[in-house]
Amino acid sequence: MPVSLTHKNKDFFESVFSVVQLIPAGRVTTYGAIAKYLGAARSSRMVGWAMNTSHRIGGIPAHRVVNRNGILTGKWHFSNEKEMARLLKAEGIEVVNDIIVQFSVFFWDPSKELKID
DNA sequence: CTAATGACAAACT
DNA sequence: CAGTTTGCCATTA
Repeated sequence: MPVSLTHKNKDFFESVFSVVQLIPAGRVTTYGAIAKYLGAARSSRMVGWAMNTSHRIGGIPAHRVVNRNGILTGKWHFSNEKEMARLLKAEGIEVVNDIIVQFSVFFWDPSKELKID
């Protein structure tokens, strides 16, 4: 097993992974947005925590998840610092000084796009 | 069980 | 307006 997520109750992480995987290419979202979508608006930190574990598992486009400022806060958790920005640029997202340009334009809110319906 | 930490966010100074 | 502090919740020590 990749990580000792928790003896039980890993749904939170799975949900986060699912949402992150649902992020369309060329779009980004925030930890708070994901947390809010999961109903844990105050657990934005846990989303980041989930990302930390997700990068070990792989298959999670964690580079599409940034903080509310559109800053690549988690760039240091990737292979190298430039990796995250590079991936975003590869998807057509402008990244300058580790910050996403026109973040509001690329922002993809799961609670708004996926909606709970 | 208590304390400290963390890829955040909102509030306060 | 920028920097600092508190809140939140789960994980680790």
